[in-house]
Amino acid sequence: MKTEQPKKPGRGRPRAYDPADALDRATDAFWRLGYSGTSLDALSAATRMNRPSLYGAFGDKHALYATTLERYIEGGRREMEAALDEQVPLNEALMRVYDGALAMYFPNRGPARGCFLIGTAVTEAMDDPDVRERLGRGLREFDRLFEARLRRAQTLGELSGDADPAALAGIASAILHSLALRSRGGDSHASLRAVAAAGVEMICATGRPNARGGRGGRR
Amino acid sequence: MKTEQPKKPGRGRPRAYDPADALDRATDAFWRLGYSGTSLDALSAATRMNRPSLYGAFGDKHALYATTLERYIEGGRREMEAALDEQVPLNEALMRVYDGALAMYFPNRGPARGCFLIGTAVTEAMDDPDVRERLGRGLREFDRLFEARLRRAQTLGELSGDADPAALAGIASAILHSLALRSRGGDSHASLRAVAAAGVEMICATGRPNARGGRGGRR
DNA sequence: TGTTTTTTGTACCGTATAGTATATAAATAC
DNA sequence: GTATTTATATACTATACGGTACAAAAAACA
Repeated sequence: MKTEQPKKPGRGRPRAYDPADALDRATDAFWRLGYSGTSLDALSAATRMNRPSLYGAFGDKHALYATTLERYIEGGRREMEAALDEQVPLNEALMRVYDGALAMYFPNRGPARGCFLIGTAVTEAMDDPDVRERLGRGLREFDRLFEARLRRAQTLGELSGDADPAALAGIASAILHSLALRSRGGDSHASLRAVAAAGVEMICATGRPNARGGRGGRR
Repeated sequence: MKTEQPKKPGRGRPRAYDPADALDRATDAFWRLGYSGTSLDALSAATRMNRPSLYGAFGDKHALYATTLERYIEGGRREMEAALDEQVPLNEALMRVYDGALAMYFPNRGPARGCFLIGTAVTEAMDDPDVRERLGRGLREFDRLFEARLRRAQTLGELSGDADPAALAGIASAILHSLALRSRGGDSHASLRAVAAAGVEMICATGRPNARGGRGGRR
């Protein structure tokens, strides 16, 4: 998968749209209305491309949606990797992930929209194996990134040796999932930040050397 | 809100459907296809009621959906209250909630379907303030039940005095949210039970007397 | 300048959609 | 039995849907 070139103008009539920009706008439309709820008219209006151009550029509605999902997951992966920089202390790194997510979930204008993947793919996954697959891969990818950072924290001594990075990553993801859902339910940015902070505190405290609750630390 | 009477047969032609049964079937249809994705034909087929009878009984599509949501939330509330019985030890009570949820999320037949509220209302909430409101109330209701049980655990001595029941309830809900999403993403029942168990262990360990990480318990 | 190539704009197609008008059926009340 | 009431069944309406045919437009090539 090579990086998108500016595409030197070829032979025919030049396209009147910027593909990346159009995909951003299509993503916004799906984000607002869901996959089933977004009509081609709505997509056409959002991208300012007429129907045939949409098809020529991105294929049918399903293919377009799949592309927006893939872009979103890839973008999230990049942001998350940056936030989880191991130079940053664990608790701060986790909080950076949640703050980054909340920044997306609460746009500057308009109502809270939560996570694009969770807010749209979860509904569609039941009737669309391809979407279910992408949803699952997306969620597991974020698990994986949390787990890698937590494992690293363990070798760095930020977490005790008997902490369970995979289990803690599951909790870290669960917090993220919860932010995605609750923002759609009308909870405030501030209240969700408090949820995240409590989660971070709990994760770091649980894995802290000598803390209870580590793998086999009970009895 | 009185309990649904069997409704003694009135004057005219007797109805050919059982309202509660029809609502169950309509819920199943929405669960599979989402609100936007479920057509009146699909609802008619699922409930075995023809269109005019659907309207007569439950109003238009939106009203019908609102009714299924309300029933689902109320049913969840009842199941959760039963599972959180204070006679049952905290960790076991929490696990009963998650096991009950997973039993719904993984039906005996057919693919995993997750939570009805989360799987359908989250998408629709963006474009429908009424659904957003119901989603928010539903999520907060479950928070409230967790918090009440955790507070009780504190007075019973299952949790230390400096644990923060509200924060722990937020985590407990987050675990539940995560199960709802991950089941739709294709994760297995067993793997999700492990996620739940790790969460329960963490919640109980964090709040356990003398554990680190309680409110102000750090330093 | 004329041909070729690619994209755009409009108009269109068949189907599906939410919702309803109207006639029929099945029960009770008189 | 007849009228009345309630529910069902069929057929219908107007609109919206995803997708496409086709011609005009805008560029490069010759």
